[in-house]
Amino acid sequence: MVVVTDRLTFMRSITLFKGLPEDQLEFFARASRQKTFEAGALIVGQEDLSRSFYVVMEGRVKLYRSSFEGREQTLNLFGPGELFGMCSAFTDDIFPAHAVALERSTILVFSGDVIAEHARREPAILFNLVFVLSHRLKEAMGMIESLALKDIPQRVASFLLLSTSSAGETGGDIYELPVTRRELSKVLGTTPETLSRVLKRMVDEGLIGLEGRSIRMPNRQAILDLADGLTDLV
Amino acid sequence: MVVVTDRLTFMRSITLFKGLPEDQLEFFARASRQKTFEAGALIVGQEDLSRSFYVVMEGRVKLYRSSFEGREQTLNLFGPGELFGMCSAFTDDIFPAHAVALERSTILVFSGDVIAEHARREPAILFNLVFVLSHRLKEAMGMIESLALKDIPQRVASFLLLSTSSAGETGGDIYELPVTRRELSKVLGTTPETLSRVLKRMVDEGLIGLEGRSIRMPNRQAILDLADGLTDLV
DNA sequence: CTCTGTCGTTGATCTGCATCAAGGGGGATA
DNA sequence: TATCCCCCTTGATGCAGATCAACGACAGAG
Repeated sequence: MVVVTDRLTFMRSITLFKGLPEDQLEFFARASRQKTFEAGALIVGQEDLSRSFYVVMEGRVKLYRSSFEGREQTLNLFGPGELFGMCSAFTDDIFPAHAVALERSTILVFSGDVIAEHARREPAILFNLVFVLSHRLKEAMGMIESLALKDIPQRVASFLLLSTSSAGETGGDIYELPVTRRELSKVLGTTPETLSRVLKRMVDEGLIGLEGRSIRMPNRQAILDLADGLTDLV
Repeated sequence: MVVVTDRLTFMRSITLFKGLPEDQLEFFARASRQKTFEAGALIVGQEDLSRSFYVVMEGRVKLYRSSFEGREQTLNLFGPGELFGMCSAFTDDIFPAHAVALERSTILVFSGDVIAEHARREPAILFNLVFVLSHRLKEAMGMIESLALKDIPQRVASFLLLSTSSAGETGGDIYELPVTRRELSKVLGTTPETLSRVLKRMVDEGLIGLEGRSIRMPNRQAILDLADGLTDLV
């Protein structure tokens, strides 16, 4: 019972349930299951049949695709409050990627069927779903543009700008990488070696300062120029 | 009035309005505007403010992003019955790409606000919207995988398989390219030169037969092997 | 019928990045 | 404290594919 209360508090705070009346929240909270995954554990596999979507309560989750030679491309990194798996929750398609926990993570699982059934009478949640899906689609388009039209330095610069704009990182110009560089290289569609070289050049050019996982960005404009292709890295 | 009737007939045939009662269809038909665009005309520009989504009645539409050096990446090709622009119709985000008519095209425009208002009472259309958005998101993921993990021959092979599986092209193993090779190269994330060379090699290997825009695929299995990386093109 | 613009093809060249290889550092485990 | 393992980095090499350039084939316009 305490668990459900916590769950409610959490659910009130996330986008998906924004604007929903309390009784609906309670219904959804009771209809959800809570699961914990160890670091590295598979949450859903590509081509799994999954009629549910997933909300990260604690921890960090990676969505990725892999070629059978072993190369991987990360599609998304999700932290607390973010949800994934919508795009097979309400269709009869298979899950479109692998989802693994990057660290010990607690996940809320919602059955698509239950949500859909309920939404027939109370459509409010559907608007939020459309909203989230729209956002994901736009992100995906940005990723496609990155991979097709940008070189690695541009991708790194864009990534830094995007990561620091969304979060309220206005305080210092310090950004803390959420994952290892190895993982980051998979997000950017490159290798650890190349990422390391590019970061080094950016340091040499004075674009960024590096110290472990924290990146200092004293000159945001220069990074913007690099991202837009106005500048080249020597 | 005749126009609206035609529109109704058309709307009944597409996914977005599947399962909707007749009165809602009529409402939506009357709420839509119909526009015609010449070949090459811009329908919506990237970063435009667009609170609508668009359905292709006739013709062919391309959604793309471009780097400021002039390189282009096509995100989607849409033909009759397909819709685009959902992902900024119900949010206050800008349009995420450029949309141009590849040939003279007739487009139905639906105001997101009007649809949303109506959907509050009759949520049926929201399910279809979620469905379409889910599908687009999955397509986008496939594209990301293609760009990040596959070489050009693999992309060409995958494209051929995908194009011929969805359409009921079971009859002959002939596939008619919907666009010029120039356009196709932008879909695949490459250049006309490279595409030309790859197609030539595929012909030399006996994988496909070429004759103008029609592609004969006598050995589907071989193309599948190439797409999965089991085979290499010499 | 000629002119012009676009399309497709082929050849030559160049380069960004992956790959292979090797070494150093830090955190966990024993 | 020693061992292991993973992370990060740096150097050397190779290659897929972009770019540049040139040409023939059409189609539409005048």
